[in-house]
Amino acid sequence: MVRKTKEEADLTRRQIIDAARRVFLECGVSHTTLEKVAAAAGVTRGAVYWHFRNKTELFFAMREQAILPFIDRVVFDEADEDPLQGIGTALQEIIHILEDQVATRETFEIISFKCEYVRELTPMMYCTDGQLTFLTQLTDAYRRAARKGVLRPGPTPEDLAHDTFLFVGGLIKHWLAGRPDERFRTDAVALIRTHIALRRA
Amino acid sequence: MVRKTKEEADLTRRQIIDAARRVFLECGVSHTTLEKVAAAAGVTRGAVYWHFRNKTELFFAMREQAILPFIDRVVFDEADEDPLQGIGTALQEIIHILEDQVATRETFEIISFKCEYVRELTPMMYCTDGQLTFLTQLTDAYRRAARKGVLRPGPTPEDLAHDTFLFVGGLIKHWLAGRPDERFRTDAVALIRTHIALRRA
DNA sequence: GTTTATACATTCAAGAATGTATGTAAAGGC
DNA sequence: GCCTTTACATACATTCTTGAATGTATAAAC
Repeated sequence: MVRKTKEEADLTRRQIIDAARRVFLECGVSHTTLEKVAAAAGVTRGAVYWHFRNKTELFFAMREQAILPFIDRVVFDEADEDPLQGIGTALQEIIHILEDQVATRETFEIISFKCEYVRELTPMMYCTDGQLTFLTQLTDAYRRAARKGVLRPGPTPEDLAHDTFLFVGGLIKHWLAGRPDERFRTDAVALIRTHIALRRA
Repeated sequence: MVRKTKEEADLTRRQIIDAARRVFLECGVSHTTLEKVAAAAGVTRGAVYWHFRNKTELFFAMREQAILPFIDRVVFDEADEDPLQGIGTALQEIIHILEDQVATRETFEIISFKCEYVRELTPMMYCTDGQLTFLTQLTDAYRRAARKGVLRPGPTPEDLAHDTFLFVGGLIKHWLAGRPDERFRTDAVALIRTHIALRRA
């Protein structure tokens, strides 16, 4: 076998991750064989085992890549003129990411529907750090909105943040599921607008 | 082997389903072997194959049992004095079912976190008929609430129903996940109350 | 009272899937 | 120009898992 350069090896690694995503999506993580992944990537199992210790490590590598877009695209601007509008924009941005980042969308579909949370994956079943951070940022944004007086009286910023957090969880799930009830995908923008409007004074 | 009576055979069948639920929960559906199920039920694989054609059929049998409590416990009274309150009560009842029907809760945990939606299970990934029915009932209840004038102006009953539907989806998921962020379980009642209060005029 | 169908247990053959061990040829350091 | 390491491919041994085939004793039907 021809030994590859570092750059070529890195390309191989990415191709394996891409192939894994395709196979995970079609077969589910459990029924995905490293043989299938290797075949889909155009390499042998030897290559897969060279880059990743096992299927779990490959899974986490795929997952890490998919989270990246959220880190710099879903932001809450502290200096926002209208924090409530800012929350709406952040939620819309989540949907936009799912729309135009194919790899991220597919990975989320795998995480949501094609993966069993047992043994070493059990911790992923709970709120991940990223989700808890999101909840914190939501709460802070609602607090700013409360201080600006744009919220309808009654519920606390914490209450509102939790309600929005659960809404987003449900929205992502149903957006990903898509067919046969496509309305959650086509109407996502309107649903978010309504959700935000309910909070305004 | 001693041939069992019909009643004994039916008991065996239920014991197999109970055992399956335990094993599914611990190992995930994919990594559940009919051998493991048989051992947990105190029978051999022969018994399992007698009652169920394969693992999928066993899975559906388990699922069917778990849905039953919802059919007669989650209801929307059309003659309700305060339909908005009625919606709140229905949502609370969902949580109550999860709290006191162990088998149902465990089955929902399996469906949500210990199962991969591929091949013959793919349809289950989408909104099930039961969920769509629930959405319809929600919408009708909100329409009644609108007619009674108890809703805050702005969003349509359809908008509100969708928002609530997504909220419930997120709530159930996070309620089931539980640890390490238990708040969604302990505060479920309050979260529902807030959610409903946001809608009142 | 005989027959038949039931409710399982046991055994078997065959096919995955995994991890590891080994082979190998070229890249890259000195 | 040699040596070591890299980046894989190939081969192997082992361990599940499954479905089906077969065995069997009794309950139930007549």
